[in-house]
Amino acid sequence: MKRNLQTYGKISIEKARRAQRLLAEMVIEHDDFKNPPDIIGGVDVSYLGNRAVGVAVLLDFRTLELVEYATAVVDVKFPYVPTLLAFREFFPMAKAILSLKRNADIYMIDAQGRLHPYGLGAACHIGVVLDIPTIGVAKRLLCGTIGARSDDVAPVVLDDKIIGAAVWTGRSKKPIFVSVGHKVSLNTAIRLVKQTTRKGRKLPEPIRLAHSIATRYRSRIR
DNA sequence: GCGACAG
DNA sequence: ATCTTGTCGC
Repeated sequence: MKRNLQTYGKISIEKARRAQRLLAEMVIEHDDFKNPPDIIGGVDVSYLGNRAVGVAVLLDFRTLELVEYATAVVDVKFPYVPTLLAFREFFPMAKAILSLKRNADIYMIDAQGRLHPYGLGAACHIGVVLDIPTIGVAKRLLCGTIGARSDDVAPVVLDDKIIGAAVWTGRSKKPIFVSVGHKVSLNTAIRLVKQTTRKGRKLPEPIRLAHSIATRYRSRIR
């Protein structure tokens, strides 16, 4: 894992797009991590006014039990702009991940991965910059069209290309959206999401716990 | 120009 | 994301 980070400073939409185009070419879409993983991570961000609370959790892949978690409070410096989420959440997420005592073999990020108009959702962005395997897990669709559903999965297509998948979990009528973040294939990503989603739940444990802790941590800093 | 739009 | 009341179901 790369532990020397750089500051983006003030960045224009134009520069952000340029960065996305360059980083998008660096995304690795085949499995390149310990599979099956021993430890699987989850990352999420919550907000308290102008501060972001990043949370990274580590779970035992076999038992889905929490083994460690880290938090990071950061001042928000970038507005929420659809397709540019990474520029807002990179630091809180990265600082939380880098604060962990150990690393996960792969991390689920509460954001889109390749399922993004420029092929670089925040999950890919974090994965490429920190050089860690990541999976994008989102609750809503950002772009693309949901194709033919087969069992509990349907491809999400954009410009005749499969950029992610809609996955129906729990008894929710609405699916969650899974896509490649970095160093993982779409099929493996889908499988890992299913394997870490407890019976009846809509979200995989890594994401659910990270979200839960992020929300609870807010009352601790206000 | 219009509508859509992760967290 | 966050702000919010009640409500349905296990």
